[in-house]
Amino acid sequence: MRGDKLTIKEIAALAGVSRSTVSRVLNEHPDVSAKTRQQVSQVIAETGFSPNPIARSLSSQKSGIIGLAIPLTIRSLFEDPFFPRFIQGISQSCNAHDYTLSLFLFHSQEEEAKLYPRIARRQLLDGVIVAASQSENLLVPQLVASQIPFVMHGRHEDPGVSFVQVDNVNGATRAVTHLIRRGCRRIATITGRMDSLSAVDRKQGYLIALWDRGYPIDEKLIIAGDFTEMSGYEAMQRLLAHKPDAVFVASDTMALGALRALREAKISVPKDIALVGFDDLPHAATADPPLTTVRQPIRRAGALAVETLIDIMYNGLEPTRRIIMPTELVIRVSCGAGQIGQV
Amino acid sequence: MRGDKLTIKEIAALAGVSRSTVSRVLNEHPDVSAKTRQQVSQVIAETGFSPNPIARSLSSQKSGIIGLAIPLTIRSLFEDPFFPRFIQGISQSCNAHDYTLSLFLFHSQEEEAKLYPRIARRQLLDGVIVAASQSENLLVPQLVASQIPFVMHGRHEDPGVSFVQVDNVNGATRAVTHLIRRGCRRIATITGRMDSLSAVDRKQGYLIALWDRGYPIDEKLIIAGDFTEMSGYEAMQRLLAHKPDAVFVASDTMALGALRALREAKISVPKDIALVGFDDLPHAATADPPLTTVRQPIRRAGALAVETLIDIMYNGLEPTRRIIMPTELVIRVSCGAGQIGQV
DNA sequence: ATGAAAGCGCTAACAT
DNA sequence: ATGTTAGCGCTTTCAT
Repeated sequence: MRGDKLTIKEIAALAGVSRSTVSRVLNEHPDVSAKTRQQVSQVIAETGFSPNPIARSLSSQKSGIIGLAIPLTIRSLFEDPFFPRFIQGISQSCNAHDYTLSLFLFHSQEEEAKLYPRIARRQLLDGVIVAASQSENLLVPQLVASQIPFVMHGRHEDPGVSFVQVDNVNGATRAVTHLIRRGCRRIATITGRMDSLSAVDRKQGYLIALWDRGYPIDEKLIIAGDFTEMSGYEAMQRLLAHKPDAVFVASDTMALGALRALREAKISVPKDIALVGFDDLPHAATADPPLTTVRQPIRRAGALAVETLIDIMYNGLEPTRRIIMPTELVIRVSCGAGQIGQV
Repeated sequence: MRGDKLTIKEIAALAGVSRSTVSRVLNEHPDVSAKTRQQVSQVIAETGFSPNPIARSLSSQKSGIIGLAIPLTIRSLFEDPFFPRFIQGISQSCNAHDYTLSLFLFHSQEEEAKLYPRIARRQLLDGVIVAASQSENLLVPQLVASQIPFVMHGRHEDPGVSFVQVDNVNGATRAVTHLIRRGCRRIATITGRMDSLSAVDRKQGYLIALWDRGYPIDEKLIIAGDFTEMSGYEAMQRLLAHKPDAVFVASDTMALGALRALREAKISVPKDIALVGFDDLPHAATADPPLTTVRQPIRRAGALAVETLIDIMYNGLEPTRRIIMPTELVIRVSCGAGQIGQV
């Protein structure tokens, strides 16, 4: 019953067939008679045998392992509930498709320099998912050069790079448009770091909403944070001097910081200032007041990244897959709510 | 320059030596003359060759891969900033020791049933780190049976199981003792789920502190949460009826929920009720009021789990390693502060 | 439909 | 100190 040290050879002997036949049964190859298949399957079941994945990989030139690479600059995200959910989506999809997930985090440039080549070399990994960070990523060129299947989470300029992305621009535009419809006139924004494409896109969405309505852009009402709670807090404090009547904050975590600053300054939300966040993390609903926010399908994006990667692994790098997922505006109290309805 | 499709054979030919010699250089085997070593190294550097990890694994019977298994019931933890940090610690240590990390999350019992045997079979993984969840874990017996090196994060009853753990009992005792010293008399606690050993231990620590001072135990002042913010909120609401003057909450996330309930009830912290959390997550410092809490070395625990595992892989399963890490009481405002000093 | 045999790329005795 | 050789456990032609 202990299938540990068994090999395909023993199974073959026990079932009275050749090793090739056992292999065929294992791989659900059609050219096996029903009778033989049944015999072999029985032995496999009885012994609890399972083929050695390493040997299988060497022979088939496929490891069954997908890598998830999270470059250095994303680190701050790792303090955010965003990341666990993303990984959950990826993991779940890997399990469903019988892939093993390997996680590569980088804590220094030395680690990046050392590990990037290993990841890019198509030896251990069948494919890679890369969490987008700075545009001038060092990993992507190596991935491209090695021809290994990979997808980015977050958009990428390079026309040959496939990605799965949430529609940050549109999500932001809808959030700000909602504020405009509710009558806000001086709408500020707290952005993420501009080396993050989603931060850039959310800011872009903010600008588009204002342009569309012919609102003036006031640079003083645009302040950069870095996606941490503290940066949201500080940005809000600075914003106060310019008397905004609404703020679109590029992440819920920063919005929580902004809320804290407003609470300290005894400014009422949404009466004095309306607030909208981005992400719809669990904390958004329980914030005081509950946070209106742009929900993005985080887990789903992770799962879709895996599915897209598998598609590429099976069907080739071309054409470039560029998947953009919709967001949803979740209206709660902090925007001065009252259901105008989903925008 | 493209080292991708190169094998040890080509390198041997280019360097004018045998494959074994190349292998020896690769593995830093001493029996190679300085001259030969230099020649071979040169070729390796010039070609950018790196050995195929799969082939190496098959031959050496070592994969260089460590698995991190996170059973089903821990899922709620994944909503917590706890987990990312733990994984960071693990990843960093894996990188430092040249191990690849594979992540196994389970989203259903079917997945567990399917994947546990694969994890336990010592084929793909050289060792496993298991995040403790329920005591009656299904994975551990399989791990024990297969003789694969593994460590738990969190204590385990089985005398043969190695683990790395934070001293939850002592951390809780110190927190509650601090409240007692500050003059609190009706000290309540919001616990985690009792199928979590750390929740059990933190409750135990609470009880010990009261016993030590001869304080009575009032069952009404002990309410179970489940480590979510919402459960802290609800537990606090129920606690209000019994007029506690202090609450020891078994996690910062739940403490944030408790704070929310108190804010809604217009009860002042720490004036009317003192509060102490556990974890020292980033949100604790920025809570309103800043949360006194028991800091646990999460990243360090992850790193230590890896180091302990590697120790076991090299030196054998015996003796059982049982590592207990100290906590630190971080005094802020919510406990009615004023530095009495670190307790 | 099944078996025989040749690898996959490396490591590790064993021999010299 | 270096080379020769036999695997590691599986997949996959190529025969039959």
